[in-house]
Amino acid sequence: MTTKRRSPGIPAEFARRVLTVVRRIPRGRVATYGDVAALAGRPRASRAVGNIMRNCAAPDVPCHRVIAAGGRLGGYGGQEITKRSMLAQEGVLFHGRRIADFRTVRVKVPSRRSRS
DNA sequence: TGGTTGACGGTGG
DNA sequence: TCCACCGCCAACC
Repeated sequence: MTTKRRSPGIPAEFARRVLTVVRRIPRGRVATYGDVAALAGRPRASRAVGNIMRNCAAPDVPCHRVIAAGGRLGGYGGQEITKRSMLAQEGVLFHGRRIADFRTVRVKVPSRRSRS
């Protein structure tokens, strides 16, 4: 099992939240590590999200829908071309190494500044 | 217990 | 537009 958490009962739950958030990303959409982190409750834990994604041992988690900021592919298990292809199959258009309509396919994240 | 790593984010040059 | 530096957070050794 990949359940080798060092801190039982602590932020280990954060990892679970991250996986849940990623799992909620609809097909044809993408989210940045920062977005996932924010949705998980830690808008500054983008790096931690990357580490969790690295573990990404759950087939239910479309880790390929998680990209870096600016619409860049970011990293992946090996070739970014793979990640790009998977997204392309979902309808995500690319413009070179970046997503063409990044702002369109990006999941909506409630900004704490956007308060009526 | 403490330090290093890493699929990042943002700013500056 | 691209590269480099610094900052933040969780997991691993």
